[in-house]
Amino acid sequence: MITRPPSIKDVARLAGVSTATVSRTLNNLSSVSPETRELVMAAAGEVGYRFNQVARNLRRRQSGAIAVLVPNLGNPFFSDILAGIESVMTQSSINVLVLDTYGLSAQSADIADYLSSHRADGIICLDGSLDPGTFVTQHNSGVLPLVFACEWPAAGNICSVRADNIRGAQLAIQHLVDLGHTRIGHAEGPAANVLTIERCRATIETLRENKLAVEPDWFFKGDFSLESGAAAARQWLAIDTPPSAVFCASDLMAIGMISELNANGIAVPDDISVVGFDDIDISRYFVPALTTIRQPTGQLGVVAATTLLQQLSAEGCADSPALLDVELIVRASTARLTPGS
Amino acid sequence: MITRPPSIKDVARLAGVSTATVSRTLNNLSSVSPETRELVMAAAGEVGYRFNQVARNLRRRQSGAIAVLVPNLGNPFFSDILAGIESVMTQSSINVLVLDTYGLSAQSADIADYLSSHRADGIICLDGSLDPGTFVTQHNSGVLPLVFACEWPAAGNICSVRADNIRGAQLAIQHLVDLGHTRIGHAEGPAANVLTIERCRATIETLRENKLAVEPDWFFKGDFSLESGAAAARQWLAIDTPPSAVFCASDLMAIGMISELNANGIAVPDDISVVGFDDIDISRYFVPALTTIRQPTGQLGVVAATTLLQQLSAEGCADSPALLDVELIVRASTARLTPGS
DNA sequence: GCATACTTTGTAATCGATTACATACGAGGG
DNA sequence: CCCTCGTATGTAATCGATTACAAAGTATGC
Repeated sequence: MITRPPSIKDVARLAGVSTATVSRTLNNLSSVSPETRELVMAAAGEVGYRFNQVARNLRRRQSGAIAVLVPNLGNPFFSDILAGIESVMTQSSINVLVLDTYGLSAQSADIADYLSSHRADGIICLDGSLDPGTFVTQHNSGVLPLVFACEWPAAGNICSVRADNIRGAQLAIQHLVDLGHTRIGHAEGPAANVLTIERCRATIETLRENKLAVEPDWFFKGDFSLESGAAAARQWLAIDTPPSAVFCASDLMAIGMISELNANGIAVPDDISVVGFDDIDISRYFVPALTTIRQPTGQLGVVAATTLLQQLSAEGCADSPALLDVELIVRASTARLTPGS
Repeated sequence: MITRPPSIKDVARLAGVSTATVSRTLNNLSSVSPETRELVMAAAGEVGYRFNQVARNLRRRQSGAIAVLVPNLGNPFFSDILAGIESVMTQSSINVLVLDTYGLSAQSADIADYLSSHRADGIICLDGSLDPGTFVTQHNSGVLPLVFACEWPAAGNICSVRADNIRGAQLAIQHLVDLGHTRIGHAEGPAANVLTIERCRATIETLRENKLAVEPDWFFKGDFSLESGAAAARQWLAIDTPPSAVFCASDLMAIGMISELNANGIAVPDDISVVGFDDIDISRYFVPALTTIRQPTGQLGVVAATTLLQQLSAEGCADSPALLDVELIVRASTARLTPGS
């Protein structure tokens, strides 16, 4: 026998009060007498009352959810951030919707369509390649509260939470310099990406500050992926005077690169030093354990979520992006330059 | 100036028809004349009408979302499955809610609370340790449509989608046997986990079929994590006559184990062969590249999502669990047993 | 004793869609 | 010409909560 689930009305009837009183009781508004409160709570328990979020959301003109746009869910780096976001939002009883922008990036109209139908009250975007204009709803050119995390769009003054990429690159390069390396290369992320741009720029600047050569041949194009790291290794192998150290824009690239170098008889760190970026879980277990720049991944998610919550409660957004600290983690993939190599 | 977003009423007024007609047009019901349809569409375009999912959901007594319970979002294995689920659900315009059960497992009342307030129309659970009873709503003891993916609860006849774990373990062990190994161990997953139980049982059976010893000391307790793999390595090092090959219940464990062995001067596969399970992205780039059992991760998500969609459209659920094929991927972490070792 | 203020509760409108039912109109059959 | 039926559309109830406003009752001050 299927009956409909009990509503606030059923509770009201049983308790002998109005639905308004029930609602007030359930929402802990002060103007309910203790006796009535007790009555209502008892009645609610008796009928097995369960809250209906959908109805509340309609009345409040909200959706009770935020959407997280992830470039690639399969990437552990992103899912770590997602975990951070989720932990905060669940505490606030806000639903977290995930959207993988992997296939969609091209036609961001899909995303706009999806979000414009009042599905989410706010957005956290981990995909810096998305145009913030995508999120402008057609009505009043109003925008949904929006926070970029990790990546951010190059143009405009958008609320964002990021790791200190500049400093990360500086730490990486300076570490290699301190080890005596003078021929230092860089395996870059995807071309249009802001992270790529920042890390690349900081790499070049730090090299210059140390009066070291910035050799175009030593800069390898990539896209943060394992495979692009392997590709960088193949390019490295083809160079006459290759760099003795390479700073990779992601741990995955570093792993891909080391793996491919190994397959070709080049040993890390004996023949070449490699630094990664991110400090994903696996890095400390890789062989050799990766020297890398640690990003506070989960923290990025937590801060992004907190920032979005502030925006949702109409407190607006700070002008300057939140910048989280990074840290150099020295392990076994880098070594002092030996005369032999 | 903030005005409310245009509703179906505004469209109706502009088009000079009733809201019922607008609704029928927008939902592509047949009983609308072509002229009216055109009128309505034009009006909708003009006012910049955007659908309100919340209102529709209230009327239809649904939430338009499904929830995915993930034991640990940070684990790339799970987020791959999540990606598969997401791709299917987005096509059906259904929201995907993620819930990390990491901290919650203990008090599953939290989860029940969260879901009982009409937030989701169905559930995909990747956490086999959750009691399906958790999802019983108090009303009519009705349950939300529920599909377990990857893991599943040991008891009861629950709809689930799984990889063929038995066969996976058989393939792994047989591979080691074929390489001449006779002392074979197993690094297990978490104790209560069904995957642990299945893989462990199939391991033992396959060893017996090959008339090989099943030595308790060669079975290492773990929990699928990198660290537990490293712990297994330390145990291995302490054994007088250690196994010459170990089948690890996950790639992460295999990586953790190889890493720790390496740190202690034991070479893989020269001194010991190691097989993993899952074939996560990194496995082929690890040094040495992992021999492993490939699970169709994304496919697991896709099938689980499709199954849930069937349940949602009231087609019920097949009795027997969907079983997806696994595959042995031979790489460099296993080798023929040499007389020396 | 009466006016004022405050507390507690009820009535009913509202959020924005869907849909059962009613109505109007035109076509076709006898 | 009238009756029946089908098509296109409108009217209004409904989903389940929230909340503005009103009303009733109680306490306080003079």
